[in-house]
Amino acid sequence: MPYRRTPRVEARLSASRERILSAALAIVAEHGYAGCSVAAVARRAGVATGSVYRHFPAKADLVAEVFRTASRREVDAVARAAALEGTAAEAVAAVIETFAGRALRAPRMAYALLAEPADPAVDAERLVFRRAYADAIATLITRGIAAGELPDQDVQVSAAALVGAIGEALVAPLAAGAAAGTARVPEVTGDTAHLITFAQRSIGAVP
Amino acid sequence: MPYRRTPRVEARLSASRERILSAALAIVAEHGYAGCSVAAVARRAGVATGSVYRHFPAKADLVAEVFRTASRREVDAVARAAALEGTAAEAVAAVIETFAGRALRAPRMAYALLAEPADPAVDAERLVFRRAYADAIATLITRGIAAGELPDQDVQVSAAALVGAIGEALVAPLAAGAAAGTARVPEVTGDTAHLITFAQRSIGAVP
DNA sequence: CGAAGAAGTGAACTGCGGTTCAATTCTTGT
DNA sequence: ACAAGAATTGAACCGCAGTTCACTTCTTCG
Repeated sequence: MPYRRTPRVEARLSASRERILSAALAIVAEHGYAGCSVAAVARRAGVATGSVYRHFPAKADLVAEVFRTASRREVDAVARAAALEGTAAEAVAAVIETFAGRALRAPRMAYALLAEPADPAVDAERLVFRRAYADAIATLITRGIAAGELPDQDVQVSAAALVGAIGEALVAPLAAGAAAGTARVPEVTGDTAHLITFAQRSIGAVP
Repeated sequence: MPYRRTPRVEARLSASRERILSAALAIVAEHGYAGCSVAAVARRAGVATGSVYRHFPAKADLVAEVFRTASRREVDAVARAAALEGTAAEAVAAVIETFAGRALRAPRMAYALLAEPADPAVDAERLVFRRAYADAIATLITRGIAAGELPDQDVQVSAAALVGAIGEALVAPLAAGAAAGTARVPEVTGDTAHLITFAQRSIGAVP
């Protein structure tokens, strides 16, 4: 039996997988799912089209994993920002600033994560993603209620509604730009402050 | 010159166009854009595939018009509900109840209008659609501020955020169901009351 | 009625991108 | 070095849905 998968090969395989994954991630960040064909990913990763299928059974699996990687990063950033702050009002502000700041810095990616039409597998992941955001906000609200800073309320509903509010107010304009192709970022920074006020009021926080 | 478009023919043509349009609308309401192929629309309208192209230059134009028809209906219903009520708090409640009621009664359509992946032309219309909702809510908020019921605020931001909040809180579950294929409607009615409270707080209304 | 020409038809075409696979190149252990 | 067998390649394949077009059917009016 003259061939056994040696650690050396194993390493190269997983390195290759990683290169494909980050190539896909880069393409999505730059051009969204629209530009993320298997051929393009392979080219960028420096492998043949067929090789992609050595690592992922189908394109859906590849893009789903790309989405998961990118979204985990975002949710972690927001959750971390929320955890650091003291009062609920401060935490909400931190969440919005973090979210908005990251989205503005990478509008194409923000659009891809939040709204861009894609594979059903991605849609499924998107639900998880939004749920994760909602959970982070729910934690924050629960803490605020326990601390007596916020009135009693349906935490799940408030959290989901806030996720929607933030997404719509900050990202809809970005989405419009991304869909139109131009990468220009409209003036949203001024709106951030207003959105924070809105969000604090919405959960009954007095800043 | 032995052929002139007589009123009779003209009428049949526009009737045919109308049939195609409402066939497409019905399909979208039942199965979303996913089931809305040109062939399916033609079959349902009782015409040949090619005939669709006598009335619409491309499928994108057809679905865009379908979207416009359906969305105008929704926005009108919400705007009407908002206009009838007295205080801003009551108006917001009416908006949410109307929106939620209609969405629950036609979840597949709600998903198609708000989130289902579709042609770029539809995405463009969706922006108009959301803007129209935001305008209706903006009117309501402006009225409330003028009446001294609401604190001063950035009306555009509040309106956009509220649109997002309502959409996310009420329709995300429906979308999940629609995406999964089942037409079952989760228990959202209880959430409606909580969402109304959230919304009233968010614009600074005291119910 | 009959010619002119539009409306209507549906099978065939097309373009696109995911997927496959026979051939080739590498890696391993004797 | 060599055989066994895996990894890699990339051109060909395939399925799908939008679109086209040669042909048929219908309508109009002298």
